[in-house]
Amino acid sequence: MLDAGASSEKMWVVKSTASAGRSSSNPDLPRLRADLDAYMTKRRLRSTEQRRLIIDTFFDAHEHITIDSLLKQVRAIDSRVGYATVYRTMKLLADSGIVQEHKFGDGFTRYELNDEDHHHDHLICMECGKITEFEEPLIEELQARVAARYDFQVRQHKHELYGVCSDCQKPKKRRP
Amino acid sequence: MLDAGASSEKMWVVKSTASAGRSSSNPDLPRLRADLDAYMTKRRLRSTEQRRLIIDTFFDAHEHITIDSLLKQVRAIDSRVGYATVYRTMKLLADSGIVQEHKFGDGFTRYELNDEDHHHDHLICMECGKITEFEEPLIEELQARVAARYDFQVRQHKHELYGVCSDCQKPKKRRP
DNA sequence: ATTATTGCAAATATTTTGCAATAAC
DNA sequence: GTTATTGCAAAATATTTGCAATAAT
Repeated sequence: MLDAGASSEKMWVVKSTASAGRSSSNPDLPRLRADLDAYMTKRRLRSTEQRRLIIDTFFDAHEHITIDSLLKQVRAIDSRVGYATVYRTMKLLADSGIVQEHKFGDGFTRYELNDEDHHHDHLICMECGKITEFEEPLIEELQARVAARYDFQVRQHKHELYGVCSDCQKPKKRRP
Repeated sequence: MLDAGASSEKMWVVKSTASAGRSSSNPDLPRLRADLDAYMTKRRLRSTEQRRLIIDTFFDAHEHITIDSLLKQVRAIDSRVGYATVYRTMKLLADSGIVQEHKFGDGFTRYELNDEDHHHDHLICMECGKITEFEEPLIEELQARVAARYDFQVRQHKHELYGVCSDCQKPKKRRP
């Protein structure tokens, strides 16, 4: 259940995300859907009602969504969808490469679109659970240099900063 | 069980570590043990035979050790030690701050000494499981700058590169 | 007609916990 | 003597899987 790498204290809960609603305006959606179609056709995977529903729901949902949240949204439309199907569908998306799986340490796997052009990493607030994305090309550059130094071929990486976000550093407002 | 952040393909197994045996020559050991003693005294935690055995074994073992491996070594000396005790003891070490927990994606939590002066991150080979440590102060610096940019107080971080190590890139040798 | 997919329940696998017995202080 | 700790078994928890039924090709 723990996954932050250092402390083993009671884990905070990731409650929200900084990019809620972003995906619905993501200009790469059509391309990603086309990639997915190609992947499914190539592998002779079938387009079922459940998959279409789960995938549509995921594409409309905010990033960093969990299986639980996704299943709830899916079941609001078709209550008979099993959670194994959601797991299997998200795995399919991950295998196709259009989705990334993240484990930010609250015990739930989160999913987001894999935007290869604009790679980003994450700041995770241990107080409120907010997830903020950051891009820092210089870090990527140095990282590549480190890998080269060890003659290591990087296939994926994880760079996550855990701490306290700006909002949570402020003293709590008292109700007047 | 998966934890690498992107693919959901069958997970590699982390088999070994680049720093095997290092800890026994780690010059910071006495300081870390003193820190631990102070922590335990302050919290009125008791020095039991089991804890002493587990802690001694851990300090002598290679870094990135798993609970399983640690328990096996401990039981070679005292076969009656329960695994819950090992879990609880490692949690104690993590809470005290002298140990860091890592999840590199093979389903096992790994433990290493938390060397605050020489912070390092990890390269994890997805083929052979080798874990290599690297230090890159410039990345730490940029990371601090990113955090400052978002007014984010970093408490811990994770920077892991997953890929193929130098050895595993070479074609496999055929037996003559 | 063939074969992928679904949904359910059961299985997995790691870590945690309740509790009575034991040992450290 | 009090209270932390242990060891065991059972629980908790997220994810995976076997399988018969169903649906897509």
